[in-house]
Amino acid sequence: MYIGKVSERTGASRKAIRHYEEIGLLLDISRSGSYRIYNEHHIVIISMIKRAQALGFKLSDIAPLVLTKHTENRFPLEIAYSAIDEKRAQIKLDIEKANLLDMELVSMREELQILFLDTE
Amino acid sequence: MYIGKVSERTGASRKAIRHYEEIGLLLDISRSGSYRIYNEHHIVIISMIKRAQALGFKLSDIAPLVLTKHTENRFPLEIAYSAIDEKRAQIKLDIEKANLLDMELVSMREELQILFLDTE
DNA sequence: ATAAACCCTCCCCCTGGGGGGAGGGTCAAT
DNA sequence: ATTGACCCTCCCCCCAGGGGGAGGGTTTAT
Repeated sequence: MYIGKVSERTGASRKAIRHYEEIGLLLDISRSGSYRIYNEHHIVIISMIKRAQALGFKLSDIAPLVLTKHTENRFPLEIAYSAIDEKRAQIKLDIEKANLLDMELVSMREELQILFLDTE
Repeated sequence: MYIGKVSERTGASRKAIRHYEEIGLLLDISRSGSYRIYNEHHIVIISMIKRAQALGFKLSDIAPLVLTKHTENRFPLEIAYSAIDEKRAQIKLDIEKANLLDMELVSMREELQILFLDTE
């Protein structure tokens, strides 16, 4: 299957698909002349990538999963778990930071009000 | 005062200070030969920039404040307020999104567990 | 044989905020 | 006059994930 069909089926752009290959997320892509030939396995990987991206994972987070899957031919559940747990921990931190920031913004608003109370 | 002194007093790097000038955050910088000459007003602006950055504002958010201050010679309180309010609204949205994401991550973890329950 | 549809590589561009360094000019004081 | 400290411009680099387009080759069907 050519890249256009893959793009159509997965929703990933042709550019993106070549990019995944370039950074090692897609392996064993054969060629017919200069045209890349993809198989169903590639479709699965690309769909997985898109799903993980939608969940906030970066491509570099996804790489270990794909590589282990490829070299050991099994889905590395423990890696997936720890990636998910790490992500959740990060989200918690982000939320805390956001709350602190919000409080600082409130302070700043009050501070401004006091500063300019009689000048405007 | 030369740029090195400004950098020392404000904590902004020389690179950063020239960058602020380049994008229009610092105006009316005079020259002595090829050397930039700064005054106390510039120190105030740069300190303000650093503070706003620490609160999560982008340089492009800060620009309207600086420009209005320059053209009208008054601090645009209403612009500052709306910037702060916008930022707070954005933070609220971010927090909501983060919570949703967290729930999806939990679902995904469970989904994986079910998928691989008997294969590993 | 030719036209449509498809693909290829290569290069520059974007966001945000500068960092690193080359190569060279200048200022103040001794 | 020279030294050390300072400054200048210019260019490339980073992250992430591609987008846009130039310029050109290939395949497939008719």
